[in-house]
Amino acid sequence: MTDLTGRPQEKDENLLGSAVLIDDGKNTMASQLMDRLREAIVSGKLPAGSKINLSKASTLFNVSLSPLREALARLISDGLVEFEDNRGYRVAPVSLGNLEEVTALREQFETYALAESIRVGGIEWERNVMRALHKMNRTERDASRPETLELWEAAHREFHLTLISGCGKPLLLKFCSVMLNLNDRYRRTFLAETSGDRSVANEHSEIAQGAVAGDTEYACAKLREHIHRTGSNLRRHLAEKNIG
Amino acid sequence: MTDLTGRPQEKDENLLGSAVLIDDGKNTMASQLMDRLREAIVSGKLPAGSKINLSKASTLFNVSLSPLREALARLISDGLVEFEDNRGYRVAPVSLGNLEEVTALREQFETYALAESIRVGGIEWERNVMRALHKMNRTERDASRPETLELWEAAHREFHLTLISGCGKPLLLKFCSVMLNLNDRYRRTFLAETSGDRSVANEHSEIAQGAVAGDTEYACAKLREHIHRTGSNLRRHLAEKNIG
DNA sequence: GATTGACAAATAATCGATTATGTTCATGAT
DNA sequence: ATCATGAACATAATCGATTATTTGTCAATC
Repeated sequence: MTDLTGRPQEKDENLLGSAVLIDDGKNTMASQLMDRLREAIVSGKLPAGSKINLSKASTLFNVSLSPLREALARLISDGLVEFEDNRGYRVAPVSLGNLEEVTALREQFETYALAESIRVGGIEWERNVMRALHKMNRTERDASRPETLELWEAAHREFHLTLISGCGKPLLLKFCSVMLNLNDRYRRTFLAETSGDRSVANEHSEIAQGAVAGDTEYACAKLREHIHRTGSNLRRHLAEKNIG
Repeated sequence: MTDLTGRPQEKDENLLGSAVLIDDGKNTMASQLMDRLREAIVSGKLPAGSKINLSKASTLFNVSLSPLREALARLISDGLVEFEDNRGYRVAPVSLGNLEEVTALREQFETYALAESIRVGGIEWERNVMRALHKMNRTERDASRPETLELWEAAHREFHLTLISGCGKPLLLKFCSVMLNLNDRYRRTFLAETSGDRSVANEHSEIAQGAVAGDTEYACAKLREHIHRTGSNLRRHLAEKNIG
């Protein structure tokens, strides 16, 4: 993406990523912080339920308090952060009950969103689904190499979101994205060691096939099973670690 | 509620409300602002889609920028405010499409939450439902007196939230609350002049009766109809005012 | 007439310092 | 021992000022 505008180039004080920043509209401290914090929470680097000390966090991330507070405030929307007056912010806790709710709501919301996507999604959506499926299938998941896990997680999340992206309901998509984040945190925290035991790849294929074939019944049933199994799986691991 | 703690009394610089502040944990500028802004948006005093000028707002509310920004950031969770980097905050816009999504999701979410409430709600929940119903029925709705409209809106919102409050799913309740806020904004903006035309009171009674009687099928069907009718009603009014 | 570029004004974003609140812990009374 | 008290500390909340970005304006150019 060559710059033809003549506008001043990106500041080179940025140490991360590519030399030419893609302008995805995330150029403020608060927004970058929000992304970094989200990743830190979903990946489990920031422990569930832990208090977020503002001054420590501000020195850690090398920003002042204002954008930090703002980033945290916005993360409440994602269900990843909780707040209490005069007591500050904390990472949203995990619990068996919460996992069960997340699973139940995913079954409810995502199957609905998938049905709607099949109904009104169109050809462009179908292409995106197959592309996302293919990309995920090509992404190897090797428990001994954490970077592959992260890549797989990203592709997996992308697949599930693409699957329902045709529904034409932005609010619903946002809710599903929130649930998916919460769900992924459970997986990345409690299932990091395992390498896709069940034939997950096959399940995803079945769902995608059914979706692009327009078979609502089949695709939704498969998706529901998939989500349900994932939930049961995670619940077992939580129970083993005595998480109530 | 007499003060026996010996802690310093509330500062008397507070000009609003009762002399003895009820400690509901909303004692910071940001939290109070959040409540005031939410009310201003839901009631339509802040026009949908309008930009929120930070410095003007800060002088209007007589606070500094930091708590204002934080309050707005938190209001994103409620779906009432949108944000874009370097372009600030704006009141979430209204549209026919958004109204239709809100209606559809209310049908989907609230009926599910009601079914769950009936399943696991218990006696305490049933009592709360009947109490909320009774309170709303006693609240007169007179289009010529705006203060009665506001009271009715509060009681109505309370009824719908109480109806689903037994479901044991905090995230679902939050989503429903968000949808209800968005829905109420449509009503208060586009239906302020009317006085509960349909036999709304009767509809609410039927839903509540069915709920406490444990008749899931009946209660959910009635609730769905109720939400659907409200949506159609609003859609007509939006169309009349040429809101796309 | 439309487009571009430079400048000025408006507004958003961030910082550093200050104030208010909560927490901890030692002390003394019941 | 248990509870209450109140300093000393840690941390959250807020402010005022500064910096960065966008938006509006207008002249110059094609």
